[in-house]
Amino acid sequence: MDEAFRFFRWAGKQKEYEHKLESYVLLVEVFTVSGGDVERIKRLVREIKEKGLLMNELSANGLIKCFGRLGMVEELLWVWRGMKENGIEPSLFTYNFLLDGLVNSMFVESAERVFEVMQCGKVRPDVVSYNTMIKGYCKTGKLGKAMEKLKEMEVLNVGADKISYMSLIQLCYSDSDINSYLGLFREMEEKGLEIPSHAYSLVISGLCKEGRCSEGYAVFDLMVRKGCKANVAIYTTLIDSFAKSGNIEEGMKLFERMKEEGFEPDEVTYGVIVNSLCKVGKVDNAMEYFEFCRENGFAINAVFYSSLISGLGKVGRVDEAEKLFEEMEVKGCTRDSYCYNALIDAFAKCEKMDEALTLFERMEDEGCDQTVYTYTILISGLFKERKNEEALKLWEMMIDKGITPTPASFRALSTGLCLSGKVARACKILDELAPIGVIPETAFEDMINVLCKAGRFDQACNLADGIVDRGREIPGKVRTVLINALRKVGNADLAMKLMHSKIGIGYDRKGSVKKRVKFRILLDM
DNA sequence: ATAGGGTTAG
Repeated sequence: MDEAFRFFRWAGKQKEYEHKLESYVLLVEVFTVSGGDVERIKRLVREIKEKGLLMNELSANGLIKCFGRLGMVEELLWVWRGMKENGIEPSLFTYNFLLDGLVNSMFVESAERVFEVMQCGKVRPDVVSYNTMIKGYCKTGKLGKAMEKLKEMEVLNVGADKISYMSLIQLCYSDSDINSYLGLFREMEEKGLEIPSHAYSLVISGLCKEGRCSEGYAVFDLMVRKGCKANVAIYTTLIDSFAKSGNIEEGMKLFERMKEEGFEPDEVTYGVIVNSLCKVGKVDNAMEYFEFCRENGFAINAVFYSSLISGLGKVGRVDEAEKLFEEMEVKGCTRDSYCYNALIDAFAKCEKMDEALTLFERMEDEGCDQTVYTYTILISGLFKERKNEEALKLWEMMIDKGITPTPASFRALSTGLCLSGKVARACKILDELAPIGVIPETAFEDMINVLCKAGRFDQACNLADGIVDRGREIPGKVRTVLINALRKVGNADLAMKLMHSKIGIGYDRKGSVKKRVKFRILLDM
């Protein structure tokens, strides 16, 4: 590349020789394929402009291809203008490179205008033009417009191909819009298009992510029947999904099967195996796989450690968990928030809140982000040790730091407060969340459940009445919640009593509101 | 020429 450039400069200095546009274009092409030195290319463009070289068809196409690939929009439009001024008709390739360049630089609206020009002109958009527009809409998250283009292809008899469908499926997949991509996948099948293994991957992963592992497995079967080769990623996602749905045996079967078929499990697969075993308490078994990976040169990442630390913590082996945590530093594996949270949780579970809090501080010192999970673990741990004020302080700290509470974090707080008799305080904090846009949807339900579980039916009724009286929820809904909570703790008598009672806001004949009978009165509390 | 998958939490 440098040699080409030196020769170019040398030739430019020779007498009776002037570079033509073609030479510049060749050099731009060289710079483009060899990594794309945008600054050097821009200098060449300036020289072309200074010399006033005239645009021609071949050069214009070459330049558009390069500028398109590099996303040099300004230069793209400069060539485009030059073509117009010199009466050069763009070819289909020119259009498509231009579209792709604009789309890759997120100038989707400009691409839209070019596309419209094509639709009215001599060179009609082909499948590549359509696919490029679909890609643009997918990049900007405009699923509706992308789907419109697919329909348009059908109407205008531009056959959509696997790439049209793949772009759309990919977008729907990243949006977790499972019904849309299942539909698209079926359409592909119906049209008899070749289904790339990547399509199977997406559909299987998508179904697995939704917890629909049997359906994922069915698609996997279909894939094998159609002669499409599976791969490590597909096996890994299936194993994970089966384990997550509580069927680790099926996961292990798939693990054996993939090895039999000659697929080498990698560190992600082993990460899944270790994590799954830890989750069901088979931490020694998980340790064996961990050792196997270590001995066989697999990249040991933080997933292994966080899974094992949390697994050990679950079965009360907190010393071993701590040892692994410290080992990470020695082995040069960066500790992420998952690892910290797992160990903090292990400490909290065995009532070692001092250690947990020390780790919380260490987390900050070592530059690891404290997350909403961290606070949730600590808050419930502190309440368990009756350190209510400290728990509340942490909640405030979390809000002050701008960390958005989750329903689970509020559950930890409200559970602690309710069980220490501070139901009103929990309600007040809940009210303060609304203005910052946080509405833990199950908050009241969780609180009523907690109170019933503790046998404090009177307080549960009071809370239920308070919710209705303040107009926070409709009486029928609160009643259902209360009935379910009573049933859950086995108090069928009260549940029945509530079920057979008329409740809610009655209306008299004139339409004015009658006074509601309180839950508390209904249940004689 | 245009599309590209899998693992970690209360």
